Amino acid sequence: MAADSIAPKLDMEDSEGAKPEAQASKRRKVVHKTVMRVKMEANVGKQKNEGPPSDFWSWRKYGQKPIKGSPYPRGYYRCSTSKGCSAKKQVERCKTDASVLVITYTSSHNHPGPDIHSLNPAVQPSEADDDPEETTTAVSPAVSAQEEEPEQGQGHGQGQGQDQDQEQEQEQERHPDLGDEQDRDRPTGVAIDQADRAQEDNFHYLRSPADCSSRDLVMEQEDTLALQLHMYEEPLLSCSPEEPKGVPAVAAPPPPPPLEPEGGHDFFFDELEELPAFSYFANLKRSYCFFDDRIPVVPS
DNA sequence: CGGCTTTGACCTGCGC
DNA sequence: GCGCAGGTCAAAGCCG
Repeated sequence: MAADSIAPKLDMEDSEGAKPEAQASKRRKVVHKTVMRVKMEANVGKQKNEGPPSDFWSWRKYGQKPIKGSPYPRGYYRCSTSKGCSAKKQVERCKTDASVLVITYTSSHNHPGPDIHSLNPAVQPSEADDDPEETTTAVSPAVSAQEEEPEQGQGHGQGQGQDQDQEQEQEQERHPDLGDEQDRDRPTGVAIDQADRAQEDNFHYLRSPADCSSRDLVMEQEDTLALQLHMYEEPLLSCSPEEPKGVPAVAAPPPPPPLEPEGGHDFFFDELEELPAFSYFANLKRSYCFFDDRIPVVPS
């Protein structure tokens, strides 16, 4: 019964919904994924109480599976903020570097994030409310992972228009240096900033050494956006569990996840710990190093 | 009482 | 067509 409630829904809707005969229509992973690598202190892994960095959204773990070739299992999380939210994320540890967490965001939130204002008085309501996009699209790490085809960019049926909005936001997020993004959707980052501050102590967000400023590439998005984005073709880390190093990873501006209404209950599985999506932002701003690669899974 | 985590089994997709 | 791996669901148990 629920068998088709998730996977089929997400992949099918996006991939086949728009183009039933799409080349990768059947591809299990046709959807775009936002892969982020987060380096954390070795001790953090065992200190769940330390406060696993979590994003605004509430994630509920719905599965865990050992991955072939990786000594660490992969945890599957779904957004529990909203019942209808299809946002998902996978958390696994780098097989070559246990201190590096690899978070893959898929799907997007179809609901507004938690009230940041309430969570963070420091944040001005004007900012958050001011941005309809933020509230409506609830830009989040997962959001950046729109299910689209990296190829011709034929939009899958899912929210194309929405994607565009998100794209812009993402772009801005990816360019913290620009400072523009902080102006609008960073309210979350600000709020998070405080909360994350404690966490960042343990977590180090690694960013692509190639381009610390911005190395994002939104292939699934519009070419126009791609032009504005920066492509980087560097093997982020030597610990790519399954990422096509040869493939240009798209930087995912880890969106702005809202604050954590629950209080940070996202813990990794035994060994893996969840990362705060929005944390990257805060850290990013802090000049932290973190890798966020948006890897459009392209059927080779 | 409600929500979340954990574990096992099942299903789908891909590669050979 | 078969086998392997990944991904998801469902039930039970635990914690807040």
